Amino acid sequence: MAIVGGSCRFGLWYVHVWWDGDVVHRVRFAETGIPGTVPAPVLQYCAGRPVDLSRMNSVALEHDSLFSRIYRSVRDVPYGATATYGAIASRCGTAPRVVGRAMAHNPTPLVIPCHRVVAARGIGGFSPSVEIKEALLAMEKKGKTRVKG
DNA sequence: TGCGAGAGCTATT
DNA sequence: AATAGCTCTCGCA
Repeated sequence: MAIVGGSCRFGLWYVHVWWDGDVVHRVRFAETGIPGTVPAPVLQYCAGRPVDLSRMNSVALEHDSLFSRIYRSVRDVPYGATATYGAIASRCGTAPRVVGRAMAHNPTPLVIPCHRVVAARGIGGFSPSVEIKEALLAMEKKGKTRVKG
């Protein structure tokens, strides 16, 4: 199956998604949109519904490197919750900075919810803008509180 | 190739 | 406040 791409809005940003069947190859945030559609769960997620995006597959999980293990641990962080870099690190038997590196190179944000990984003191970083991280966390907090979507 | 420094951090002096 | 710890990447030779 060929890789197809598309985008949808998230607040002031656009979410670009490239996927192939049920495997997500790449997700990124941008200021402009591109033609095409995104997987339904992503669309619902961006609309504020508490969708469990961890059910989608990501290319980041296909290998068995340390990074993949980190991504799997991060993916286990549920909607509306957060974990610290240190917590993920100890779960994978590595150091917090390594988790930071893994997050920085996360090919599929949202599917691998790297925005739910925060610093022990403070929110931590996010690329391309930490505003997105804040917005995502705020949205999830709201979405979790809301009884019905 | 091969070495050194620094990254979306943290716990420990 | 400074530093070591861990893995990966990039720059420079």
